[in-house]
Amino acid sequence: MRTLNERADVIPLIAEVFREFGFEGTSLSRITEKTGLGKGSLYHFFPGGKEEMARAVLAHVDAWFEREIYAPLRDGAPEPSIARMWLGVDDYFRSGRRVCLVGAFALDGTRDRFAAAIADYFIRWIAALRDALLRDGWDAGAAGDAAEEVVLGIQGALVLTRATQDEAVFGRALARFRRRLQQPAAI
Amino acid sequence: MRTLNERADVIPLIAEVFREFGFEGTSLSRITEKTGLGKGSLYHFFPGGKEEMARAVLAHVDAWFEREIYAPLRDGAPEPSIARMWLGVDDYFRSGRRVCLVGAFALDGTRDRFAAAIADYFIRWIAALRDALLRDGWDAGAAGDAAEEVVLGIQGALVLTRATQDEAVFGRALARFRRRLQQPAAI
DNA sequence: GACATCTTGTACCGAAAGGTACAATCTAGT
DNA sequence: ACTAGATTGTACCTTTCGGTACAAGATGTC
Repeated sequence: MRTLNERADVIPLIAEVFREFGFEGTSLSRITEKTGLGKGSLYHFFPGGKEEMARAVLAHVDAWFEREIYAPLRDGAPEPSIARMWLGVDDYFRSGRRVCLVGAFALDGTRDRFAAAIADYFIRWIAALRDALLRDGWDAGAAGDAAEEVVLGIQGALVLTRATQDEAVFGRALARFRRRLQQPAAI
Repeated sequence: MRTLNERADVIPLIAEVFREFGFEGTSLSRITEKTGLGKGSLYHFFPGGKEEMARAVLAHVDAWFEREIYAPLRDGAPEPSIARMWLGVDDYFRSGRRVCLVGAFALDGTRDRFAAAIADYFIRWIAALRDALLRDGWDAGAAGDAAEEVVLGIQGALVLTRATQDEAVFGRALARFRRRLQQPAAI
């Protein structure tokens, strides 16, 4: 069937628009421009309109992180899956050139509308990383602290990179966090 | 003269609106609602409209940080002025309940319009903190790294606090950073 | 009280917003 | 080839957007 594929294909494009302009700044005209789909098709795929598109995009992002980052952290060997996280994050955010949609939504007035999805994304990330650290021999307090610090730091690095237009900021931040997760004693 | 005072009085109110809804999400009707000023007055004080209001708000935020945080870091004794920074930041951001306007602007499509002001705010913060650390005996590399990490971490803490609606996140993050700036060797 | 200067409310503008209606078209299965 | 369903383009709706025009009202100065 072609229907499902087309809807799925269009979500990443819509995601880019939301990422670039935020929820309020994203207009249907910008979406039709980016996707090449008219309002007819758009409302056919997303009867709930803009809000349903945003929800689909959030779910899509969440699914990517669950598959590529969280699940490996929870189920795989700790050190390789943490190494994989660094690669995945750097790649996904294009070394800081790309912004985190969930983080951007968290900051503006949009938050309340998608509160559950937004909170979930971060809480699960922290929990998964903490889990990997625990299995790597960290004690509970330090693991929780470090996991929270790293996830929060990635968001901060994205803000600062975008603010200064200096990709090096993102690279330096990731390198610092990577080093820190290799020396539990220092925390 | 009453004119200047009134304009100055209204900027913090407008700032709150921008902080809550972002640039795109802030409409003139929301501003008139918050300030009690009609469009006539608003355009009298800010002939450039919404963009001039945003610019005035950014300048106002910048001036606050310059006066309360950056200048003390540059000119005062390092340790007391860093201690003052922690208090000022926690107070200003209301323990994470309040979002950083500059960070929020950096993330959405608004960034390009105010690029210079946004970059400046962060670059000067990092430079001032680095300066204080240098005068506190840190070596150049570690001071630059730590300053960048702290400023970036505060932004991340705001994102995460707002995302999870859990103020404790902000408090924990500030405590971690404070501790880290007291033990240069660990970096 | 007269006068010039601020200050404000009201009415209005064109453009764009999100959304709806629906007929025309395409596609798959038989 | 026929038909039911999925898909799409077009036209249109209401509301709100940022912004303008301008006359009326407030205000301080002399």
